[in-house]
Amino acid sequence: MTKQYWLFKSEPGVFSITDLEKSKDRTTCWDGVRNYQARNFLSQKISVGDEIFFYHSNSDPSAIVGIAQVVKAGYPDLSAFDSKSDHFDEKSKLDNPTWYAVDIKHVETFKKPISLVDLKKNPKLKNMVLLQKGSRLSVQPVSENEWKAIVAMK
DNA sequence: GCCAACGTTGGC
DNA sequence: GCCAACGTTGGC
Repeated sequence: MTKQYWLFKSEPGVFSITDLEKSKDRTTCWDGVRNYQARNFLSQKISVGDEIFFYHSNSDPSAIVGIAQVVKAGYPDLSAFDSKSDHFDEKSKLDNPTWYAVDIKHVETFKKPISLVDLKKNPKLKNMVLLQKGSRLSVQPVSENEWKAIVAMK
């Protein structure tokens, strides 16, 4: 299967790309996603080796700040089973998990983030999921052409 | 802080 | 199955 591309959103006050760089092995478990469309990507579509744009949402400016890669494909999100977790979901059962996670590893932090404003100015990106009105999906696909166009903006 | 857009819940 | 109410996301 050919490599696929994704964009993961995170609020930098919750988990930033700097936090990812500082993590053990520069790797973290991407858990806590509680949206079914995003879940389907995590559980079925995302493969080891796929590349990810790391996006800071609710930020100043909101921007793509770097790249990560998938090092472990979809597996049950354990935080859903932890009653002390903010992401606990009593409806998710161990033998039939509702939610999934992947592991991602830091690849690169951009010297200069690519801001949402700049992304909107690029005509090649006008169909990008991130730029659609009302788009809130926190795990979303990026086409190969979109990936190349954004990397060219570095 | 505001608010538009979206997803989920639950009554009927 | 419809839809109003509610909670959340995230740009501004």
